[in-house]
Amino acid sequence: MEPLGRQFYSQPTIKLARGLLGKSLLHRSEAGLTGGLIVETEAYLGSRDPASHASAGPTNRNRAMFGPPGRAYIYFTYGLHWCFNVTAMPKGVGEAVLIRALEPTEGIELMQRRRLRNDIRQLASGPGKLVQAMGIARELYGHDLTQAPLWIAPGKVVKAAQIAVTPRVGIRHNPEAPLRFYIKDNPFVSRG
DNA sequence: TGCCTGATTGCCT
DNA sequence: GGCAATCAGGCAA
Repeated sequence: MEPLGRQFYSQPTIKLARGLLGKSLLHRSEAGLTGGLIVETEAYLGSRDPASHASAGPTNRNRAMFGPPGRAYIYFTYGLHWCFNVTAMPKGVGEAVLIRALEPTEGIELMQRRRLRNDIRQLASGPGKLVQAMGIARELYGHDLTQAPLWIAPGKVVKAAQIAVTPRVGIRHNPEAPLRFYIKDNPFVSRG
């Protein structure tokens, strides 16, 4: 499971959101290795996107998005959940791709223990769920995703015809923008 | 300082 | 389908 190189992250955010579908997200922790295929993503377009945390410019919370591409932007929301994003675009441009769902492939037993759920469909079919299942912690904020312990590797090829495009889930501003991407007929996509 | 809202989830009716 | 949990960021005062 060799990491994808930096070059992969040097593409426009929407292309990156599409390109991440089918890739493998892996995390090696003290408890063990977990991983899964990315099956659902959303693009957040910075200053031209009022739904993005980056729309008003850099803050202490969102600073990872304004750094180099291919890093982890992790944020806390609703008082109890964490969400994981892949940063996009060069330094100074605050864009990112939210990872919304995974098809579990590695460390399924460990994910089941972390999630307190046995149903494999309930392990990572949502942005908060996958962070909990993989044990992604705030210490990984800004982590370079081209290396361990948290990295992205080639998974399976996803053809353009297999990708569905819809508006993003659960946002108030710019709700019509077709910036959510997922693999058609994949049972591990979040309900939305 | 105080109030409101949120890129969510899971339990309850 | 309704709604609580629970807190950080943003903005008004």
